[in-house]
Amino acid sequence: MNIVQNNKLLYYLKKWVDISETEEETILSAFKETSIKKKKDLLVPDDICEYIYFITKGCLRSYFVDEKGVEHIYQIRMDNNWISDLESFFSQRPSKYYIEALEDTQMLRISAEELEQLYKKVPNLERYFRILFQKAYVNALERLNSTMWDSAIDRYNNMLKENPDMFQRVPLVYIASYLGITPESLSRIRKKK
Amino acid sequence: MNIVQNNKLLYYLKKWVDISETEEETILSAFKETSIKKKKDLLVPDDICEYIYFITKGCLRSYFVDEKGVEHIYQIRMDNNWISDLESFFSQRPSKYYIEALEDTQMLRISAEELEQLYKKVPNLERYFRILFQKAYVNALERLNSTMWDSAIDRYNNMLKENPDMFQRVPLVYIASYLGITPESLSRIRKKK
DNA sequence: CCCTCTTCTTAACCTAGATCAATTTCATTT
DNA sequence: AAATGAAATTGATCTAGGTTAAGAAGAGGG
Repeated sequence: MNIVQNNKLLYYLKKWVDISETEEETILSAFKETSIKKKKDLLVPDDICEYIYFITKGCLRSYFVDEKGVEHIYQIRMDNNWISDLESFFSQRPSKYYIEALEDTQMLRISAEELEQLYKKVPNLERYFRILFQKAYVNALERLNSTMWDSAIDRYNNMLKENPDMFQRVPLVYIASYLGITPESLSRIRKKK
Repeated sequence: MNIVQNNKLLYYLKKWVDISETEEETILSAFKETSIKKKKDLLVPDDICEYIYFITKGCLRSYFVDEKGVEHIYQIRMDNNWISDLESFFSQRPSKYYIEALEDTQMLRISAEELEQLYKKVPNLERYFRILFQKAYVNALERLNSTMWDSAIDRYNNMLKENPDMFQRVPLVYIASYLGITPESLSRIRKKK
């Protein structure tokens, strides 16, 4: 297994919980390296999302397609973040979403069952995920509030401040959708500055 | 401690994780019963949210006030749900939010520090919260997608289906804010049906 | 290095829901 | 039962952002 990829996962785990040397081994051996080429799908609707992925390098988007065939992006994730369809992953029921690579991407993956095993061997990993989901939940509520009550301009400026790197790596069409607006509106917002 | 209140908390815990009889004792003795009168604040901005609360009976709303002095409700919680400002609770930093009782409300509360102690004594409780936050996160993303891409009418109908009881107990002004619209708009939506 | 496809921009027009202002209904206190 | 204040409705008007349509600018594959 690639040493650089390992280090990243453990580095982020150890930011939040204590992990012993033997546990490090156990964790690393439970994850499996995978990669996906740009424009390929990691998940498509009606499939069960079998894995949760830690992105070591690359970029992916999660989206769904409405009745009119329009894509709606609700997540864009880059290096050192987790991605999955948690609803499908934990319920083991068919997903509603796509997950697609926006760049050639390398990941570490683990299945739901393997993760359950790993929780037993490394209880602090469950603590890690408790903290991770807790923070993810707080962030999602923040984003909800911002979507409901801030103008598109404010949300754009905020994103520019919080995620400047995204603008370097992700086409504006996708960023627009993520912000909940049309590419035309985003273009007008950017022009005004 | 009131036996009815106890049972509810344990009932919901045991839906998701195994709890032994001795652990039940430990959990119950860690929580403290409190109550709050209608229209009183459980939390105000700049205070640290000291507790996480399990509502055994009653109803509360969480909201913030913007620069123009307008209230924006992002959470309405009733019987058998948790409420807190998780951001403040876990960081122990000042909150941005209000939590106010919409009815006379009874709760079981625990402080951040007590909860940490309890995690050590009852590891499965951390598992419970891992599952709770995971589900809360998935729900928040669903709500985000709905807010971004569904019409106000669709969101109203959906809420009517998912939370009919809320309409019995919560004034429409608050429901409007929770849906991300004005009371005037909600009134017009309801008229059309 | 050209060709095709994707991304981005611009302009004219449209609409869902906001804002403002007034009135009615309901609930709580005295 | 009256008085007061909060909640809900209604109508007129306004606006942020959507829709439609077209063209310009990039960029990756043959």
